[in-house]
Amino acid sequence: MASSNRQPTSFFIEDILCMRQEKADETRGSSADSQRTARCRGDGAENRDALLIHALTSRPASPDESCTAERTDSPTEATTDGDEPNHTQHLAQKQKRSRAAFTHLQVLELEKKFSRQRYLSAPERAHLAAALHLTETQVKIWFQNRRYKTKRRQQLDCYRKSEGRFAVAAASTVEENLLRASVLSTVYTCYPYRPCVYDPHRLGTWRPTVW
DNA sequence: TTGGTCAAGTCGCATC
DNA sequence: GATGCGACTTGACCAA
Repeated sequence: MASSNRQPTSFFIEDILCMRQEKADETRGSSADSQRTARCRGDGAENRDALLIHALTSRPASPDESCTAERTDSPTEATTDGDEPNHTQHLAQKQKRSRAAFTHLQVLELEKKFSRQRYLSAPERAHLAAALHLTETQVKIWFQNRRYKTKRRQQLDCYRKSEGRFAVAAASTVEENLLRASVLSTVYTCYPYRPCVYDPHRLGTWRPTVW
C-alpha cells in the first residue's frame, strides 16, 4: 500500500539539496537522533509558545542544535573503562528519556499534510521536514504514529457502534439512549481528528468515518 | 495519584 | 543489507 504511493527519486535541484542535507542529518542522527531529539521544553506551554515564536521568526528548534545541551548520553561515555563506577555519574548519564514536543505550528502543518495524504514519499518528507525544521525521522515517526492512531480510533469506533447496536437490541429505554448519545457526543467532541477510511468508489480519496 | 496523550523505542515483516 | 512499514510498548508530561 505504501509502495503504491511511492514516487521515483526526484531530480530537482532543491530535492537533491534537500537529500544531501538529509544525508548529513541522517549520518549525524538517524535512529539515534531520536535520542537526541531533545525535549526543548522545560515546562509546558510557556516554552512551547517560545518555540512557536522561534519557529515563526527564525531557524528554530532543530533538535540537533537547540536541544543537544540537555542530553550527552552517548553509550561510549557511559562506560568508564575499568574505573570504579561512579554512581552519581552513572545516574546522571542514565538521563531521563526525552520527548520532543512539537510546536502548534508544526503539528498544524503535519495534520494538514496528513489530511491530504497519509503516506509521504522521501522527497516530500524531506521538504516537510525542512519546512518545519524537524528531522526526517521525526516526520516519518509522526506519520507512522498518526496512521496507527487513526486506525485505533477507527477500531474503537467500530467496536462502540457494534456494542451500541447490541445494547439497543437488548434494552432500548429512552434513558439509555440519552446516555449513549451523550457519551458518543462527548467522545466526538473530545476527539479532534476525524478518522478516515479509504473510499473505494473514489480511488485515492479518504473520507471521514463519522459525520 | 491516576489515566490519557504522544514522541520515541522495539520487533518482525516486506520490498528493493 | 538498508529502509519503511505496522503493531505494539515505553517513558515523559499533563490535567483532573
